Amino acid sequence: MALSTRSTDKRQQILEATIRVLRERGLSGLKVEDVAKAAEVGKGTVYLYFRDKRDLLRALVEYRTLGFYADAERITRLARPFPERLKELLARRFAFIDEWRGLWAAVAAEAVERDAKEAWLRGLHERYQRILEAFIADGQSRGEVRADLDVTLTASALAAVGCTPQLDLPREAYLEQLAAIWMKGVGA
Amino acid sequence: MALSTRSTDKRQQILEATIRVLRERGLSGLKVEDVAKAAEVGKGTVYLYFRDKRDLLRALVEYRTLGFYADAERITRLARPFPERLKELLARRFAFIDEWRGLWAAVAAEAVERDAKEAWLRGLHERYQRILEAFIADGQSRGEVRADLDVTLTASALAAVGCTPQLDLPREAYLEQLAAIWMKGVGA
Amino acid sequence: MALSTRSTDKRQQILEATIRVLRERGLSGLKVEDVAKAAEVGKGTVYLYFRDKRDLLRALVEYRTLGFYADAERITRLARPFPERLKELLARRFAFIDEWRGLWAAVAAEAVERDAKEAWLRGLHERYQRILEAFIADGQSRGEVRADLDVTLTASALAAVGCTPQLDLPREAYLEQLAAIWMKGVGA
Amino acid sequence: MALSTRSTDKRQQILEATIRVLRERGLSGLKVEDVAKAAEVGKGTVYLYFRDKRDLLRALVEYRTLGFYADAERITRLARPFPERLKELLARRFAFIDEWRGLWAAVAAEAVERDAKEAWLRGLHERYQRILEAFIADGQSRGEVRADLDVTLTASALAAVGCTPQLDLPREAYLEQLAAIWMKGVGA
DNA sequence: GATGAATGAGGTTTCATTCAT
DNA sequence: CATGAATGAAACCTCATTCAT
Repeated sequence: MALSTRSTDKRQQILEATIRVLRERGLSGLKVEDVAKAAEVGKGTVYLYFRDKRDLLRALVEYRTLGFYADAERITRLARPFPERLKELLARRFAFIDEWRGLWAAVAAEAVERDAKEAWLRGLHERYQRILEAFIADGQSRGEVRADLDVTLTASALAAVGCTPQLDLPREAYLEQLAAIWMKGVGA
Repeated sequence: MALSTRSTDKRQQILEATIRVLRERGLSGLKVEDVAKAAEVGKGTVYLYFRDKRDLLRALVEYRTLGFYADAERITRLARPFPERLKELLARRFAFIDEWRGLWAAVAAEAVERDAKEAWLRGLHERYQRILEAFIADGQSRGEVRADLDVTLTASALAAVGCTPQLDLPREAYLEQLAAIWMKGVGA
Repeated sequence: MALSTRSTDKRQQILEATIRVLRERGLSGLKVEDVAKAAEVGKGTVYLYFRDKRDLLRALVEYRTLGFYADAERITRLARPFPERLKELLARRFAFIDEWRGLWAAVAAEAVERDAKEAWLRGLHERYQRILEAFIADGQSRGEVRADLDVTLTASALAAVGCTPQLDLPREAYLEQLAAIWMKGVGA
Repeated sequence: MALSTRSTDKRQQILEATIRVLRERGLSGLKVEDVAKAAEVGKGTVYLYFRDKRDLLRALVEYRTLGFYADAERITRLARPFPERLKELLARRFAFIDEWRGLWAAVAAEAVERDAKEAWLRGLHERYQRILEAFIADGQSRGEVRADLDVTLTASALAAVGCTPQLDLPREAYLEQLAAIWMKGVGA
């Protein structure tokens, strides 16, 4: 167990370091050597945990995506009214999408073969869909969401919300309004 | 003039070739040699028209952006009702933003130094702002847009529209509705 | 033609340099960088003429083998008695085999995939067999070699001189005969 | 003694494993990690028995060579007629030489410094010379070998079978004789 | 202007070796 | 003794850039 823990730690340590380097230097400035330095491990150690640089990038995208899903799941399970949870979920979703567009989209393009990319993304997305379905179903069971709505379709529609306010629109107001619209649409 | 025309042609020829290679191989697979081959010129010729690879990328982003602006200007000047022109403008804008997010965002990140990027983008954006201002002002002068609206602010708001429908939402309906909202907001 | 000549020159220049480095430092000490230095070209130039290091090694073995064959052919065509030509041919052959065993065997092992190796060697060998056949036939036509000998078999036997039995010659018989010769020579 | 035995076992176990890996993957594909895995010991254990990789290779060549000498000695001491023992000895010798040329020559080249190599090989060879001398002398004492032959020279000549002339034998004479034998065999 | 052979800095990856456990 | 995770020197190879023609 100690070993497994240590391994997990080091792997994550490298992933986190990669994110830092990525933010500092950008994708085209990402060198394995810098990642190793930032993670305070040897260059060879990176290759103990990842087959090659692309594998590291692939793992990184998955790591961040799963991180978002973990947050999403936590939020949807909070002991708070549906509208509040919805609003917080959307806020987290927008932050993730911003990050995705600014960083992970390009990383993914370099990490995954053109052909395999779609299937890989779809696979990653699947879990989010299920989280939203559980969220909608929960709302229905509590009487906070209209019971006549199809869970799958509604979750899909919610998953599709991905437009983020650009430039300098007041973010808070935007979220407020978006959640309101959704509640008007799906509220019981 | 013949020479200048030929030069201009060759420059554009290289830019277009770069786009093709970019779509085929992605940013990380973009090699100057391939660009030259695709443009049917020698590798050295690329360096006659662009200082280096980054300069090529920078020029490319500007080229595509100016292409969009040219279209936008043309659309806003069509001899058709404001709502129609607005709808078509939005459609073109969305296509551009999709392309930007899928391709040019990453290219820009590699082409421009982190620090200079914001100023460069702002500079690029400026012209779009002016196109929209002229468009709004034109609408006002024709009595198709409420005269009490501040031109600058309204143009800014229009420029900020950048959410594209995701997944499989019916695009046509989306555009229809968006233009309707805008006309309800700004129509005279 | 100038270009082709220049290319050929540089390719050969690199091959010759590789041989020098190989002799000086051995196979395990052969670095592409040193080859480039010895050939007085840039490291990248090596990769213009050879796909990778293995390709360089493969080409090198072929280059040396063909060099031997050229010599062998020249010797067998000299205007001198058969025994003299035979002796000189054997001398050259032994020198080549020494070189092969001391150097090229190991190079070949690193240059060619285990599975493909046999076919590759057989292909290389073919030409030598044909040179010997022509040599034997020439000897017969001049009345210097017994006319009842089968050309192919005799050439094969000659090709095998200096080697432990090759290909599919019956090993047992070969041993039998060799021991007999030896017994005739040293037996009481 | 138990410990020493165990140690010896493990050492030999590693040597045998090295041979297996060498045959499977070739010299350039020989990694200490694979050797350890094949020997079913930890990677560090290899370094308990051998200073470094070269030491392992050196020991391996000696191990195989001594194995051949043990066989050779056994064969020469069989209670059978000289010609039979000679034939069997040659068979074993050829097998060893084949193996040497296909494998150990390259291993030796990597294991021993260029300068030290000759002396090292000569040292290894010495014992074989003595085995052959004893064999010839035994043949003479039994009246199976001509008594007028010089034991040392004859043993040297026998040692040279299967090799292109080694050491310091007069090359010209060797070629002369070999060509003569061949001409006796194939001459008209 | 146009070319593409030549270059070598700079990146990725491997693997012999060490050492804490 | 035995281990194998960790290391980084050293090798391979790519590709942006130059420059003689």
